[in-house]
Amino acid sequence: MSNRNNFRAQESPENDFSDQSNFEFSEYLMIGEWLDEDHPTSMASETVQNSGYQANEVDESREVAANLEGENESGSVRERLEVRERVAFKTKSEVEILDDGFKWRKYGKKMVKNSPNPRNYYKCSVEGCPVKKRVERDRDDPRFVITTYEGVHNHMSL
DNA sequence: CGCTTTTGACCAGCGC
DNA sequence: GCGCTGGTCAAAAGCG
Repeated sequence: MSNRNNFRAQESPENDFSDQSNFEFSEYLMIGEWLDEDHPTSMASETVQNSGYQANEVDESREVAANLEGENESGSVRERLEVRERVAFKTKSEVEILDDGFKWRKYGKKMVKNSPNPRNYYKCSVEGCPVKKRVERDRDDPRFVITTYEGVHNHMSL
């Protein structure tokens, strides 16, 4: 973890990736905020491809819930006082491990029903950083990787 | 030796 | 009320 630029392939050339080591942002997408998680049946099958994803501004409306007391009415209710900003990047890459300048720790892998590909869950290794990352391959184009960032970093890069 | 990864199980939310 | 999907945690193993 020495010199990490903005985006670059971390792994060695598993395939012929060495050719396009510079990544082609020609197809990157930025989803500011999802209206809804779609329906369990609709899913994000046609989301990023041709959906109406408004590459608007990144939603900065973070809800700093000041009410982190403890119990609620019924008690045992987990309040999420974290920021909930989601930014999705669709990058054309062979490798899913894109080094963005932060250290991530994988904490889960799951197979989504809409994709034959698994979805990886990463979290920032830095303590206190609520940032989470979700990496998933495109269902239609396996050569595309959809990286979804959630939250903002509490610290400067590293 | 420390830390990341890995896999399965568990839990919560929502739909039906 | 049960089932499904998605998301997170946790214990153990692997690697630097």
